[in-house]
Amino acid sequence: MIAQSFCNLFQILLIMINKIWGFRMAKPTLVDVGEEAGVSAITVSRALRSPEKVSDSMRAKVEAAVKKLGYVPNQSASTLASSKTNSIVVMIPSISNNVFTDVLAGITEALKDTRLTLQIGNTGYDPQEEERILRSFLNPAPTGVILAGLEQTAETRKMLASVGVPVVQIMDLGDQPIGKIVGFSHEDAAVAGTRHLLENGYRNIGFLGAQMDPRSQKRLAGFQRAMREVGLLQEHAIAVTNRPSDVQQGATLFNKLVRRFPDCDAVFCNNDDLALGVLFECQRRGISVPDDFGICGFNDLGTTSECVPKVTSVRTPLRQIGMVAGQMINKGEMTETGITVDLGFEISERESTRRKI
Amino acid sequence: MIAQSFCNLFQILLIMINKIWGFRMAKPTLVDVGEEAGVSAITVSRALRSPEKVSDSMRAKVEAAVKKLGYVPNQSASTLASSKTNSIVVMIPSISNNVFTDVLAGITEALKDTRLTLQIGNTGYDPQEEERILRSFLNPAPTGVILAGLEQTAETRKMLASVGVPVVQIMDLGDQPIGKIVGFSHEDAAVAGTRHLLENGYRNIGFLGAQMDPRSQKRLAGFQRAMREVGLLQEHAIAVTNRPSDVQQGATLFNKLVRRFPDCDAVFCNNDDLALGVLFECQRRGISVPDDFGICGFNDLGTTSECVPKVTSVRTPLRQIGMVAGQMINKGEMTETGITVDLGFEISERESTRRKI
DNA sequence: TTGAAAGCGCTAACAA
DNA sequence: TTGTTAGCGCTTTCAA
Repeated sequence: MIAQSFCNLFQILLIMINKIWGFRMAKPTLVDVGEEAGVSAITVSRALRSPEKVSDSMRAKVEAAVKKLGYVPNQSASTLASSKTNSIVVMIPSISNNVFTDVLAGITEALKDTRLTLQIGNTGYDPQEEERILRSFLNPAPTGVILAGLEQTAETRKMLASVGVPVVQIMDLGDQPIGKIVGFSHEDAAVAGTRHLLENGYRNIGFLGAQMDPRSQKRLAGFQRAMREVGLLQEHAIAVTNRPSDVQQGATLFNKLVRRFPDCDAVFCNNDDLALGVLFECQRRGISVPDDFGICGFNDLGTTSECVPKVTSVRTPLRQIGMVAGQMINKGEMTETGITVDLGFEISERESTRRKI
Repeated sequence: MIAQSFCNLFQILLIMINKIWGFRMAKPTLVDVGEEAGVSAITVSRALRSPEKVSDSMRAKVEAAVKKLGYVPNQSASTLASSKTNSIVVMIPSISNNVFTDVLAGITEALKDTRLTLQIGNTGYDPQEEERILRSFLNPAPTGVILAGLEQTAETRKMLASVGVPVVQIMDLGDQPIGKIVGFSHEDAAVAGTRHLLENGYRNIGFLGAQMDPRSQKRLAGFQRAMREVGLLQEHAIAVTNRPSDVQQGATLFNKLVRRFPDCDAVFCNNDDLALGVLFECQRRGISVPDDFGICGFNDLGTTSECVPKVTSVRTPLRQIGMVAGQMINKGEMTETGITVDLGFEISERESTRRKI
């Protein structure tokens, strides 16, 4: 109680100080700026939003007044009046997954020098949660929406259609886009990674996967396709979990795999964390990489190019995906819906698959 | 042009479909819900915001109408009318730095089951940029503000004071808090890490640092203090860069260090990326860790506990920092300003410093 | 417990 | 080029 009333005193003091110094507690509005500059509020608004529609002298007066009063526009009022936001909504499955932070970095870069603001939603890999969050972000309608993956609920699609904002789905490819799609083929990428292992002489190849979201499933499918094509797909070649991916999981899954599939001589990993985990476990068990065992990662996020031996990985265009998606929203055309941009991938070939044959 | 008009046609089609299906394009408002339920708009508002102030029968009617129309509140209107937001602003230096995504995860967790929404600002380690972004986020006033670090500009402090929202500074400790502080002592943590190396028999210890923000500087100061205390601080023991931290930098800085300081037998690293980079470079150069060289990382972000040998690191309470800060804002008391919460740290002792003496 | 009136700060549409 | 008027959808205040 004492702390409380002491705090109140403090607040009152603050107010007094501000009064003495001539600050106003209430934030200045367009009207205040207008009075200061001797013009109407709407002129101030125009001077700020579309300077070209206002005479030079007017603009100078307004700018001076804005500066003097420390005017900052009230976003809510602007949004309410114009039914236009300057925010773009990005829904990602997890903010602690580097894959998505790379994408976010790309979006951020594309939106630099733009009035657009990012609003990030964390879906936790759950389409229902995506729907719930998105619903609350859709009123008022944002400038655009970027969605990771293609697995939106029917209700989400309906919402998005009725709101009518530009939508970009990223990370994957598919027919039936909501708006536009920017991504790459996870299945093809996995096929390429698996073939790379095959070309380097590995035959008993396993697949390791954590966080088995739909894109991971596609990678698994690609692995299976590539192996089946050459008649080498083994029954016990696959070890997956739905838990989040981390380095430790790599070791765990590796051990699970080789227990059931002792002849295994290489793994294609769902992502780089797992690949690193496998490398470390091989080191612990005295398994020589790449001669005894080959490793291929996915996403090529960084560490794979530094460890010993360096680990081959499928490089995916995460940052570009973000940049392209951001630019699409920024250009903001609703036109040409249905466009799909395939940004491809490439194999970053390194020591972990360079077997001496 | 053709694509354009084709698109217009498509839009019209969409509208027609929606009409036929009985959807309205315009989002329903409180008035619409009120009409549907046979009550006034304000009653609907109350039924949603403070259900206890409304009779049970009324609430049921309103809820049914809300559901039927798919009503979603307009945030901007709500905010404008009440001058209250349900957003909390978090300013972090970089969204691609795992340190901050861990903190964000903590905040997110604290805010689960809350109406509060996260608004994230990326400062790029620049207080001026922080000021600029924050200014635009401060009107209308958010429910609370969380700031990484203590290095706000004078202008930022003034803004924050005049807006009067709860402020929590995180990641560090200091006197002169804007509101509350949640963090740990970077200097003490570095002292502890350095002493740990000393206790394990290392004598010619170096310091590696990337992204030398103020907290990194404090870690450096801690290292210097611990070394000076025992009279072992060498002139060339420090290799730092202002570039972003990554595994590759670890190797680069390590090479720079040992060139100038050949007797060096251990490093205290500014963070885990660098520590990993050093480990890998040692492997490449045939330097045995921990016997020939000791390594201590910082933050204990994950991979250090899996690599071979496992790397000692100073574990910092990143997630908790986020959770505590989030809870503080959520409780939302402006009272008890000036509180500082020191969440401490601990040494995760592992193989990389376990020298056989 | 419910409702009527007023207005939050801004911008669209129109007028001068 | 500038100003006037009328809301945007909601909540506050006050009255019933």
